[in-house]
Amino acid sequence: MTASTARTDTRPSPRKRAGNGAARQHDTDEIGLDALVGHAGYAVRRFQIWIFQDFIRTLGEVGIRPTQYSVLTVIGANPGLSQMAVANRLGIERARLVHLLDSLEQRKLVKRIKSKADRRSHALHLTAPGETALAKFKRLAAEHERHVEEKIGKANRQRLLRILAGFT
Amino acid sequence: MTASTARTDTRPSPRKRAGNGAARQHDTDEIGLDALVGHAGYAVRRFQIWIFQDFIRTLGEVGIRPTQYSVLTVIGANPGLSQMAVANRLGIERARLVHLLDSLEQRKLVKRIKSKADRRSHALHLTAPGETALAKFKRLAAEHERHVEEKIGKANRQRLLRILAGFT
DNA sequence: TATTGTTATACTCTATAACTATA
DNA sequence: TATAGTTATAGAGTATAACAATA
Repeated sequence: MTASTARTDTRPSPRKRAGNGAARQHDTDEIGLDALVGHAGYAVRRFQIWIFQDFIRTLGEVGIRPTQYSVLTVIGANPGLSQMAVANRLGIERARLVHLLDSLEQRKLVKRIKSKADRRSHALHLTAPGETALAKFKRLAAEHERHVEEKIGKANRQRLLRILAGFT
Repeated sequence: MTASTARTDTRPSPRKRAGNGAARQHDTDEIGLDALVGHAGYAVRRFQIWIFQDFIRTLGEVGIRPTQYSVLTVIGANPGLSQMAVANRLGIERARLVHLLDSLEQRKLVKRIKSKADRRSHALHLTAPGETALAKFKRLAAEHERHVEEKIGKANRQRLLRILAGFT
């Protein structure tokens, strides 16, 4: 369709080829993205990957991933929630939340308490060590957030949050 | 930590409870997110999920997912690329690209041509039907992009693309 | 020795379906 | 009958490691 006039075989480009082997025929940044540029979804996906990688790295020392952090935060701010309520609020499948909570409960950060009002459901609470741990996770998450600021700029981060406020 | 004064058991909230059963103790939008609000990563993740779902829905009639679309677009704009080049450009694992291409090749949209210059590598090209199909995919993708505009506003979409331009 | 494409494994995440115990 | 939590399965997606052919 477009750009059909581009290189049509795999001969290495004129420059490069000298080095000690390993002749790449394109440098990554000389490959056109064509229609991809201009798609919000593509930019957002790449950004999201960057953000999650930084989050995972920054909270690596405490072994907390983004989804686990979101679960702990919601339970911390709303003690007593049922699993269904947490799953709906965060857009997580209830089947998946079961495993997430299994792991958090094994680490003694969260406890499931049988509800007396509705014996089918569990009331979720942070343990005392869970409260302490979450405070630390929040400090590390704030550090991660500063990395985001450094990456895209303070004002842009604010704009982004404003634009996407409807999705939380 | 915060909000420890919130409901601490699972008794249903005062309102609601009337209906014909199904007493939810919290409505989704009355559950606080606390620290999650203010995290760029959370907003971006929710937005990305929304975007991908709309993309998958809008291109559902042709059975093309976001990653497949990005692969076809890059090959269309840069015929003759090797698998490594495509994988690096899009940030996809080369092992994963193998399966993506297997599927696109079975559907006769893409062909792998043995390179004569470097017999280890394959030159990737769209087939003739692949070119035609991609044109249609691009029209549908543009429709999806209009959905994004409707969701966040034309100006905000532009701002977003400008803020995230560095991640493509 | 290093790289390309490939195969294989494992773990995360999403999407379902079905089961149990309750309601 | 419907719902909460659970178990199980299947498919994407990510992250690795290893292998054959080739450089």
